[in-house]
Amino acid sequence: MKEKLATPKSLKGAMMRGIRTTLLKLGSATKVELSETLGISFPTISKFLSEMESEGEILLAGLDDSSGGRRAKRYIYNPEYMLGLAIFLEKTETNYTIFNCVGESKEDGKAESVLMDSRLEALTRCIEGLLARFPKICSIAIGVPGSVDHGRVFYIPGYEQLQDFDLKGYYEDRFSVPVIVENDMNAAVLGFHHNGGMKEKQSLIYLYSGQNGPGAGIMVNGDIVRGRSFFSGEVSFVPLYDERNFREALEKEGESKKLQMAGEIEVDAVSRLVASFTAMINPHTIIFCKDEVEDAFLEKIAAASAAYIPSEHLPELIVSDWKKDYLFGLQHLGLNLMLS
Amino acid sequence: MKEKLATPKSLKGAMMRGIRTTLLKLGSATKVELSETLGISFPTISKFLSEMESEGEILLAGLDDSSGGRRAKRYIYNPEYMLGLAIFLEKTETNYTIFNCVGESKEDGKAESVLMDSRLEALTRCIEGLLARFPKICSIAIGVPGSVDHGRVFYIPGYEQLQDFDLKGYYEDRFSVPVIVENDMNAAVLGFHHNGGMKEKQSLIYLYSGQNGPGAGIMVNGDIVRGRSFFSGEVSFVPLYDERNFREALEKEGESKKLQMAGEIEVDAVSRLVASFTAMINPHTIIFCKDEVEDAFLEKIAAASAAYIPSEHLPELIVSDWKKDYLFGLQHLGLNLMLS
DNA sequence: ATCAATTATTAAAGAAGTTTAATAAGTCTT
DNA sequence: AAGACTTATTAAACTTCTTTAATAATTGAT
Repeated sequence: MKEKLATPKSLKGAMMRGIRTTLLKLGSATKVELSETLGISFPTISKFLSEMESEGEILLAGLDDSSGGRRAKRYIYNPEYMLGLAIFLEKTETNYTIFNCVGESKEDGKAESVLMDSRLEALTRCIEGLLARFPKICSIAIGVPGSVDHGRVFYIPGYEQLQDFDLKGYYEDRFSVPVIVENDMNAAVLGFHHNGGMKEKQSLIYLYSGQNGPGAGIMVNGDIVRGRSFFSGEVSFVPLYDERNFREALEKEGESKKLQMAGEIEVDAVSRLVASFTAMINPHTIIFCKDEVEDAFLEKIAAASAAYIPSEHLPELIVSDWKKDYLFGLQHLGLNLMLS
Repeated sequence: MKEKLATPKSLKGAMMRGIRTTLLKLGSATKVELSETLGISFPTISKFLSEMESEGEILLAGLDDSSGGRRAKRYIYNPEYMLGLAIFLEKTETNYTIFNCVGESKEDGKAESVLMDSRLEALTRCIEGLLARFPKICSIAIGVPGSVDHGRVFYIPGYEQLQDFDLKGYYEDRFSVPVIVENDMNAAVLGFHHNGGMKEKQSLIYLYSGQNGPGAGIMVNGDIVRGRSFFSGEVSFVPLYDERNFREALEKEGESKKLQMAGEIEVDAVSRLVASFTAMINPHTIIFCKDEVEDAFLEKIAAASAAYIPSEHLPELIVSDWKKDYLFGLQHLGLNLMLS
């Protein structure tokens, strides 16, 4: 029954967070700039800033050119003050990145797939080792190919050792570092959203054709859509034709499930899916994986879907680098955790 | 570039709002109860409460039974302190309700459809008259059968006098009362959501078959979905069959466009739509209009859609009173406006 | 009936951010 | 090079909410 109401106790944390994020967003700032963008009075900014400077969290970058009077001090956030760890677990391998607050990578690495391990020891030891070598790690973001509910891995076919396991709680207790766990496609759509210059509160669909058939990561109004039973984005099941759903339309007998996005059949199926999304949630953008489709394919889709929907309502179609977006999404989640 | 950060200046307003809403939600409360549910200290609650009591906004209901010590004073919100006006413009008529803070109707009324008027004078005079008779009206919520963007009527086929008109701005300037304008289906889905006991952040679809073909009001994670070009919910266009989209599947040659939801053709079309929604956004509930479908129809839909999607992921199917939900949604929007 | 125990309310002290005024540091002009 | 002007920073007074202590009202037991 607790209402979420801004109480002065929580103000300090909010202010620190505000200072951190605006300083990182702007790259550098003077006290006046911070005060104005945050709507907090100059003396308060001053107090927090000097405290954070003495902690080493903030650095003095130098003096501004004068605009007629005393030169203002310009501060930057110390990007090395905190580090984040992003790990993504895939079928065949496990990748990780150590990154600083401006998203620069400090170390990338690859390990045996921990999903093959029947227990979690491989992953645990991997994290343990990294934390020992980089004691400044202040957040861990883990991406998994399965459904996640508040840090608990909910449904992850093929990797039963993680099924119904509270990954977040387990590692937070173990390492005393905040942890966030997210589904791979959700992380990717988040990453794409926050990469492209912060056009707020968009609706996006990230389409992919994975090993287990096609799927989608869905964001509506800037929020990840998980659905009632974590089934959202399972577009395989959309009934597009009299006798076939999306997955059946793409599958050809005898061929591998890995799709080749090229032929007319695929074009029509995907354009119907695009039309369906448009008529239902009218997203801003639909994103395809760079390694799965060609630009020419997108043009065909755009033309074909216009047969179903007036073209002014159709989304922008874009190809993007899935792995980059995924990584960026995990970094973003980790950064959010760190800066709070 | 202004960040939204909790600053002490905005605290007073937030507290008043908190007191109002919890007092209305709980029906009545003591100072301690308010302090605990809001997380605000007792003396602060006390100060605001005595101020609001002297204004007449809050009433003393009496004393609690003693729990062993001094008896606590119990306060209630004065539901008559502020009134709200909800108007919904329909093709053939215009309905309005004056309601108080607990949602009780003070006066219901009906007028000629102002949409038939080539200008807005009929509506303006109607509001003017009501404001004169009920000076306590503190908010106006207007429902329109068209797309709305921040109070501006964006797309309203058939009523060109409202096309691209800033209804909210116009009446706020004219009457100095906060105004909110919302699309009819969006208001209905909002109303349904807030009626059923506040299970937070759900995803809902409100399906209807209006005069201009079927459509839907869509809520995802508790937010209304408007989409890139305000096209969301135009489910007519969903391509469900080889040769027909949803609307075409429902239309029979020579018959009126008003649907009869009964036959097998309709059952299959709607269950395909349900399946599509489930595979895309996996909503908690899909709501049908009570006067458009029978309970038996819902059972058929549930059975038929299970052919497309594993049934554990399917949404709950419900019939509801559209007009009630619509009205309740408008009231909710108006109340939100008043209590801030 | 009176006193101890319990609980609501009020009052005073403390903490934190804002506003306003004062001071320090630098620029530009003559 | 000195003084007037502009701007950043610091200091002090003020507002507001919280915490802690004190007081008032009520109940139950002796």
